[in-house]
Amino acid sequence: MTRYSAADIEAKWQEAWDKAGIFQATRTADKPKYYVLEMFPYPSGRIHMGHVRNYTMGDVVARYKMSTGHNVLHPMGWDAFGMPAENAAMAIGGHPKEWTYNNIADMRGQMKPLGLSIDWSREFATCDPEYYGQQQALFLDFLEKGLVYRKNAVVNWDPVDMTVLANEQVEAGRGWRSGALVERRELTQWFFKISDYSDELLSALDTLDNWPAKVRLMQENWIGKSRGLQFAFERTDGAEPITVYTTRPDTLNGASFVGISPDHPIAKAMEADDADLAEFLAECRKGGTTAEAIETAPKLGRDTGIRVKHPLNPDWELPVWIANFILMDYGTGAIFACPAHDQRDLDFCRKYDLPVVDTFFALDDSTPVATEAFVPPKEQKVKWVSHFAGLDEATGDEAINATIDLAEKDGWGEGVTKFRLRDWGLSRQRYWGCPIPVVHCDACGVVPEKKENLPVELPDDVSFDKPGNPLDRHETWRDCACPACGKPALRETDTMDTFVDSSWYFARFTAPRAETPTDMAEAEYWMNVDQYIGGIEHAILHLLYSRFFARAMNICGHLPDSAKEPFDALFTQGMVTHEIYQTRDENGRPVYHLPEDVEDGKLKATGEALEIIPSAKMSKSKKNVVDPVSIISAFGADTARWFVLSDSPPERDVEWTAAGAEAAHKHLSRVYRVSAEIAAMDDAATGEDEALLREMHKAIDEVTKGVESFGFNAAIAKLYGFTNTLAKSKAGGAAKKQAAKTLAQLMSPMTPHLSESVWEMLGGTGLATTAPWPVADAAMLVEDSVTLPVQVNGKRRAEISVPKDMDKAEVEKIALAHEAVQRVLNGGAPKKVIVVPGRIVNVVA
RNA sequence: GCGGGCGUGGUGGAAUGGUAGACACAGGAGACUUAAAAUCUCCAGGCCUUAGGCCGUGCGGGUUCGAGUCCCGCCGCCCGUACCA
Repeated sequence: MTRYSAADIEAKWQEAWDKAGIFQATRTADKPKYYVLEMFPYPSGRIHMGHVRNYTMGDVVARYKMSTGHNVLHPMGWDAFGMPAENAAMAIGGHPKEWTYNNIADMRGQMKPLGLSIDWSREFATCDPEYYGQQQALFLDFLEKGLVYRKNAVVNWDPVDMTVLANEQVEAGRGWRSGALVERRELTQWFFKISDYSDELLSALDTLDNWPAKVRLMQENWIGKSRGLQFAFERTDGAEPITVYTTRPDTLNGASFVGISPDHPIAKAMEADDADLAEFLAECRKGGTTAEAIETAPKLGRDTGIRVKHPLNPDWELPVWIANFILMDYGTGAIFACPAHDQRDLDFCRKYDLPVVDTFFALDDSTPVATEAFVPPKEQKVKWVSHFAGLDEATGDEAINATIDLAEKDGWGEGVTKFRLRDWGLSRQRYWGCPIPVVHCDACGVVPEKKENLPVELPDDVSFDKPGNPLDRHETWRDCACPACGKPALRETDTMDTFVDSSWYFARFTAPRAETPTDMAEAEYWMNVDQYIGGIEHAILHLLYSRFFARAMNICGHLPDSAKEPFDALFTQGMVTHEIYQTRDENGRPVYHLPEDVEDGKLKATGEALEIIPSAKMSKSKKNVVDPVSIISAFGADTARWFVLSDSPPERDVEWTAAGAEAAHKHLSRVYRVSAEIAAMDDAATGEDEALLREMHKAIDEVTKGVESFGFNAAIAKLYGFTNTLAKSKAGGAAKKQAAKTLAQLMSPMTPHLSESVWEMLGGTGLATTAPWPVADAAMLVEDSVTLPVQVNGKRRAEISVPKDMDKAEVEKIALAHEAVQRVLNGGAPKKVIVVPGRIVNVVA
């Protein structure tokens, strides 16, 4: 008998599948389609266990759907633009393009041995001119429909390197290379008008039944629809009033000051002839652009000297302060502060000694606010100190509505709905991205490039020896003729955010070689993605941008109406985590090391001791990645696939450990060995046949349910159990062969190569991969008797075995008669007996 | 700071409000073997002296006949926070 040799059988079966062409997605009328997609990878150069886990899950779904009679589309591509390629060019020389395509070739080579059921004929990379040229066409269509525009927005500015930094390149407020204190600076940039769709993107979340509730909730909060009051404060100096937006107008009687953002036009106007104030604003603009940096920065404020009148009491004057925690992007960039009921306002008022006035108290506690603001939920009833609408006890919601009504009636304000969602800034001051296809002409202004001139290709002759965008320095590329008037003009040198690339690749997969962005007939057949699988880290941005893009593409005629929500079902897998190994360089900055370079907490090469940082998401920058290639060469792809599915529920994070791989391999060897033994048996029946076949049908039932519900780990646990049953069963050859063939089929989505070999040795017809999925016989799942636990006061005291449909009174009698129950009752009569049929008996003593 | 999630043996984890720890890993004992590997069988949450009992799902409360599961308040960790992908 031959032993299980993954290396031999995996190559053999991959060749057989290839030859049969079974993974090519084809449109036929006789079968329903199924589109399964895993979020495509960034080509870092090495696949890691997170990829293996992600693609194996998708592969299980794809293979299962194939064997249940679907035309399956299961494509793969590369999210190939982005910063790491430029960083590599700067660090080690070479060209981003070469680096990226080499990485893609390497990763494809590492991925293919996994035996995934991918239609490789549809592969593309987002950095292929054929792809990004179509993306430029989309941009021009969006521009025509008014979905793209330009405005100013702040970026991280490194004043030493004189360059824009990504948030990731800002560490503790300093540029990662120069170490200079980062400032916020305004640039004119391109924006997608995603805010046009705020309300629709919000309300359509309700239709996404097969998305995780947590993702829908996160998107809902991100879009952040709020109803509030917008009104203006009259200035005592008669200048233009200051318009504010507030979601808590009911607390207007607790107003302490009016606050404006450091980026507010009033602040900017004053800056010009007030050096002192200019210095203060420069201080406010220090640090990065992230919400976190802004909101956790120490509170800074300055009195502008401007005074405004309270809208409800003209004699009540409020000071106008500039405060660094007020965002220009949200609302009107100006607020009124009510410190008693907002922690940020309170912290600010305590720091600058501004008044704190309570406007309401809890029903049972009238302690004035000291250091903690009183912020009850808006549904909670509170006791009002004084409310201008005459309220005494009312909820926040009631008070807000009353205030808006009052303001509208008296004409000093109006109720407005606002969204937290901002327009999507897509401009990047970088080389390795999709060029924005417009030209700047002195005479004509901003002019779109003509579609026949697409793609606007990136030039290859660039250098990365200086900071900043090489396109800015590339004169022969930058200088061009205006598409409108033909005079000399300048090409836009900003490229697109890489989120643009990933916002429509799923649509492109339906017709990857089309000479328009999509092919309607193909899109209509294959869209939507029936099952999308990816990391929870994409819960908001990528998925929201893709939902916007699907709508925008629909408006431009690139997707059908039915594809406005492009992902029917979403599954967010947990991340693969790993410890981080770090040393420090001479400046005390962290240097990271790959797990394969580490042994016993020391660097293999030098023996230097390492700091071990607890598990975090595997990331290229932290180097805490594990190489699946060594697992595959040692044990085979099936072992790797089996292991990543078996040890952890798919939605949860999994900590990679090498320990389990060997056990998985042992089990697969056992399946192979047991199957070979069974193949050699004669077919005589025994009295054990039925028991085995009953177990087989239970396995079919449970594994099918597991695969359909992403309960892969549970399905695998059942397969372990069924393998044990099969190995120990005294059933005859015919029954055991049937059971073993079924086992092979049930394992096939997870361990396709092993399953083909088992299928073959047991005389299965054709390929196991294309054989119809087994169906459980309901009659074989029914049990005659059932074991019930008996509890007394919620503690288990006994177990009884009764016929499945015995009536409650009879069950109760048997339970009470049990010796252990009698002992606990100690002669007393039970107060109550609860019988849950088929489940449990609970005696209340 | 804000939004979302998670927390169960030595380890990964299982459990429609109904027997907590399935299935594995690591560990222990045994069989086979000259020996080893491989394979097979059995044990295994903690505590108490056994029959048996008590405790036990991050911590503190609550709802329920019954809570890992639902509610309230904490603690810890993870993800996102709009220029990482």
